[in-house]
Amino acid sequence: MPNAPDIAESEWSVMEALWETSPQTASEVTKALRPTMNWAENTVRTLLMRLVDKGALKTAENASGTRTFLPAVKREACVRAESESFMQRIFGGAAKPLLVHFAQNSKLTAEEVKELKKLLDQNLNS
Amino acid sequence: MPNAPDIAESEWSVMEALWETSPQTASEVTKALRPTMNWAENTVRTLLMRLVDKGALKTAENASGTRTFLPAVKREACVRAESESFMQRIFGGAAKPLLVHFAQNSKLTAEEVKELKKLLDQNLNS
DNA sequence: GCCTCATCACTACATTTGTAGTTGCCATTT
DNA sequence: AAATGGCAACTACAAATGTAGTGATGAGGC
Repeated sequence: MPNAPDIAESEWSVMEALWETSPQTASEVTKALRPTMNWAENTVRTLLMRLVDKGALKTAENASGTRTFLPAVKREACVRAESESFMQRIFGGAAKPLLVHFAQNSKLTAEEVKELKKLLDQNLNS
Repeated sequence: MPNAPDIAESEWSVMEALWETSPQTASEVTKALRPTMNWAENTVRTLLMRLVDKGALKTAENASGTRTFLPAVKREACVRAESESFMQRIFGGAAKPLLVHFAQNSKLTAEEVKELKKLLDQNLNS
C-alpha cells in the first residue's frame, strides 16, 4: 500500500474527480471540474502530471490510444493522512479538542446527532 | 474584529507561543520554541515579520525599548477559520462526515465519549 | 495530401513557505 | 574610543503551489 502523498488544495479537486469516476482523460477531468473550478485544460494537465509524479495517480491507455488517469491511492488513506496532519497542526494532535470544536461549531440534525452518538459508543468497544 | 488571516504551518507554532504568553520579544519566542522547532533566531524573526504583515500579530515596545510581539487575532477565530477550510477541502464542507471520521478513527476514553455525547446533545438545543 | 484539432510534453512565472545569512546600528564593556 | 553583542532591517534562495502558454505530433476531415 503506497502511503498517501501530500496533496495540495487544487490537486485535491482533481483527485476527487478521479476518485468519483475513473479512469478519465485529461479533458474529461477538465470538463468534470469546469462547473466548480474554471481552469484551463493545461492547468488540469499540470495538476494531473504533478499527481502522477507524487504517486497519487497512475496512467493507462484507453481504447482510442489516449492517456487516462486513475487514482493510485485510496481516498480513505488520503483523508486519514490529511486529517491526521490537520489535527496535529491545529489541535496539537489530540482528537478530543477537535471533536469538541466541531461538535460545538456545527449545525447538526437530530438524526445526525443520534448517529454520531452511536459511533462514539462503538468507538469504545473496539 | 479582524478576520483571521491565513497562517502557514511554521507560523502557527509561533502564534501558539504568543497565544500562550505575550507579549514576548523575538528572542523570547525563539527560546520558547527551541525545544520543539530548532530554529535559528532569524528564522523566527522572519516568521514574526510575516505574521505582522498579515495582521496576525501586533508589536509594542517594552520597558527596555525593545520590540515585543503579541497576537492581533484570537486563537479561537483562527482555529475556526482553519477548521472551516479543512472541512471544506476534505469533507466538502459537511460537518457530519468529518465528525464520523474522527469519531471512528480516534482513540477516546469513556470519559471523553461521555463528554462528547453531552456536547452533541447541547448542540441540538441551540 | 494538407489543414486542423486534440494531446502531450516542456517551459514559464508570480506567490507562498521554509529556513536562513548579511549588514547596520546602538549600547555596553573593557 | 575600539571592540562586542543584541536587535532590526533587508536580502537570499530553493521547493511547492497556482495558473497557465508554447511547440511538436499524430490522426481525422475535406
